[in-house]
Amino acid sequence: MRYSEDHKAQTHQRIIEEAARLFRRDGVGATGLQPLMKTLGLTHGGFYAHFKSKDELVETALRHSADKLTAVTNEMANGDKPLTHLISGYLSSAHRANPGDGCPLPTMSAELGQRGAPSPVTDELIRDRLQAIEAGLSVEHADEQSVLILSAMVGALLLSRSVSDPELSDRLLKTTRRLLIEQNTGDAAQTA
Amino acid sequence: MRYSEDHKAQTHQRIIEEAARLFRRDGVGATGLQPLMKTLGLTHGGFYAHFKSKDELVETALRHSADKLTAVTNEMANGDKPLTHLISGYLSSAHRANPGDGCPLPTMSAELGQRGAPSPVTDELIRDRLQAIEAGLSVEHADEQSVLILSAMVGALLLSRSVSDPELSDRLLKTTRRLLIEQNTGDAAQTA
DNA sequence: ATAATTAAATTACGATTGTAATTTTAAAAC
DNA sequence: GTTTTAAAATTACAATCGTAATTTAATTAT
Repeated sequence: MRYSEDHKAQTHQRIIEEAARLFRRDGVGATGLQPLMKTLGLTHGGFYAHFKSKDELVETALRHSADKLTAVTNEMANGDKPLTHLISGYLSSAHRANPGDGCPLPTMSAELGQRGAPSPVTDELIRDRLQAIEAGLSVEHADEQSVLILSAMVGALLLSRSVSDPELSDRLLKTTRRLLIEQNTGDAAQTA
Repeated sequence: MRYSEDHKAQTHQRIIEEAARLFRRDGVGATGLQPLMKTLGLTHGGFYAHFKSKDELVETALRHSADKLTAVTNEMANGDKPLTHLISGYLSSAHRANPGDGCPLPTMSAELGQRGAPSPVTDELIRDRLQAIEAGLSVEHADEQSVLILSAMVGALLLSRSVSDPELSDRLLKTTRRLLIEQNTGDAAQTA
């Protein structure tokens, strides 16, 4: 059945957005193409009219996630205390509770490293986030300190999502947030 | 066929060790029970004589990995500069290149957080490693700083394994290692 | 030597996976 | 109003998954 002009483009985009969400929430391997298409009200057969393989969708969805994240960060960059807000938002309960809307690094990068050869898209994503952090730093070796900050953010969020004890989870999230802010900005970390 | 007294116990242990390696190297979901048993020269049918489900094996294998890691760390604790060696070993090229023999946190914790309810075994593992780091710290709020250090170690190793550019991978690994050592010990980081 | 025991092999199950023809069908073009 | 077109549905494929009976066979106990 033929649909209106840009209907295919719209469906294409809907697949990408739903995939980006499910890949981050459940992982790439645990996300089947059939349930994915069913979520969109489509059957899985039509998938290959849009992408030539699941791997291609993974790359596309990852780039989509990266672009959205970068857009949010860029918007923050013009406000006050950009680095404090960057760290605070990343290590927030909201981000912890919604992996499907958040940074793909804690949820997907282990799998991306394990699925055959890693894609350069991961590199781009990491470089972009390093640069965003570096831009908010005013110390001498900002390019080095940004690596430490990103590593700590990704690690803390990952660990805080993997434990069963909510108190331990909070401790991982909030302690890392407070120390990163205190040690890298002149700001005081809010208790929220 | 009946084998010598402790043959079942030996096979049981071999399953655990091979699973612990494969789960860390390839991920839990990507590790099938059939290939796992075949690696040991067994057929997959006999698996359920040893474990009642794959999930039970995951827990057992994770605990096995944790115990071996803790043993290595405890041994280091009596030497000199224990924290420096702990960080240095964790963020080493050898650890990066051999996920199957290393810490399960960077490779498995995302999946563990995604597979239904997280197991308390992850909590134990994280608490143990926090304590090992804290024991090597001599600052005032060692219990808080240890959280930052562990997060950074896990994050840096995870990211360094997921990128395609070896230079970026080295930068993530070595910069985090050097800064963590410089900022948390009185030692100078070796260039190796 | 025979019988009892049991670890592991064999075999089978239904579900799900990624992939791919093939068919349907409704919008666009004439 | 008929024909062309192509997006999505349908259907099918072989492979693999976790799980589970059932059978085989070697060791121990009698």
